[in-house]
Amino acid sequence: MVVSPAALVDAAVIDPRIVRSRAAILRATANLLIESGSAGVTIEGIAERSGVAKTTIYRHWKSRSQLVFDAFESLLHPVAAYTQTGTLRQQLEAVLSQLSRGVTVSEWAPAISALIEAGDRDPELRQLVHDFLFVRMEHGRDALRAAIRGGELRADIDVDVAVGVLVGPIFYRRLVSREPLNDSVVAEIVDQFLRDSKP
Amino acid sequence: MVVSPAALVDAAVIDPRIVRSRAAILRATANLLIESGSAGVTIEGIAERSGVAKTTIYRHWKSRSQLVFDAFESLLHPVAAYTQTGTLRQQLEAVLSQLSRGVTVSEWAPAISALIEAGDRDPELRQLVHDFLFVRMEHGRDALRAAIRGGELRADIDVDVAVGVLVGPIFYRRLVSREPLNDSVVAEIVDQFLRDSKP
DNA sequence: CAGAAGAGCTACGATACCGTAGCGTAGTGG
DNA sequence: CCACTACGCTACGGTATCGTAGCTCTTCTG
Repeated sequence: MVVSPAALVDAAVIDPRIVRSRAAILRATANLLIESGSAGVTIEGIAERSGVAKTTIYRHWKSRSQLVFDAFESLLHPVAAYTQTGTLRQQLEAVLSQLSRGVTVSEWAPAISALIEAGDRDPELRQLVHDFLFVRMEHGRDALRAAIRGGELRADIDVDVAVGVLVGPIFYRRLVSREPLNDSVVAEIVDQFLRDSKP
Repeated sequence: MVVSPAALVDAAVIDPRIVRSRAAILRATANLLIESGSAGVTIEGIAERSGVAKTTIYRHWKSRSQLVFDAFESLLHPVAAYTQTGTLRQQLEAVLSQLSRGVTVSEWAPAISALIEAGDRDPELRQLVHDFLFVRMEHGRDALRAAIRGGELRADIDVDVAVGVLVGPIFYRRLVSREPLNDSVVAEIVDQFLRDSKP
């Protein structure tokens, strides 16, 4: 059942059938999430889509919400490695540009609104989303803090507000106004931010 | 059935029973939307909640999505009247402050994520949300344009990006980071924007 | 290669909704 | 006061999904 503690310690010992099933189930769930949102995910739909029997799904997950959670996680997990080099402007533009691509053309981009909506109701999912974003934002926050220390930015800037000013417009365009989201918009956002925030 | 063209012209002629039923249905639908999101709305749920028979609901709306649409609309419709006076800073702070209250403590605040998620899938709803927001943003846009003409802001500002920079952080905090959203944050956002954007 | 364990398959009973029909009741407006 | 109309109620047949049970078949593992 599920995964024994011993198996967690020695991963090589996991029955490959389990690995296959879990992977197929998660993949199918993620695809359904992307296509139909959180509400469109049904166990029977996953079974059909994945080719895995419904009973097998229940063998591995005891609740639908746990499965949805894990599927979200599998969708989000691959964290891109940032290389933090260049000027502050370059770093910010790189982060924001990557973010805009993430929310528009990435594999999980279609699931963003479902993710946010689900997070609004499910505290567990909320935490997941929060952690996911927090990790990514941390790079940007670091860059800002370093810039403040280095005198590139005014010292009285609230880093959290600054992050909001930088990434907020990205999410706003993706979720609310649905205006195009390209590198020139990103440049304008960074521009506006930097012009202001010098000491 | 529904509402005859004649009745639209002479509103006094509408059978009060119809008015009552429609109001009760819309109210119940809106409440369900707020509580359970778009997917949580079922005809039978509405019937139970409103005290209106299921058959009556079908008499007035031919599809569930139309009803959801109308319910959203009824929820959003009351447009607050802005009084555009004071300095640019005061106007911006007033608009953003009202927006932050709108997305956090208003009656429809709990439905925002559902609204956005539904809009991601249903083009009709997308248009509704877009129009709704566009109308409200128009005040802010006007204020910005006037300020540019009046020389209070740099002339090379992209008004749409500027709107994003101003309201983006609000939505970001509400939907993504879930950080607190109060007037001091609003002030900081406006501050940052204005300090930069002077000619 | 033999025992163990995972997976597939079918078939359930149980819910929850759907959308419609038929019929009696009650509120409305001339 | 009477004809009209909206409404409520009950009862459907139909679909989708749930979560479980029992059994067989396949695939690992040692």
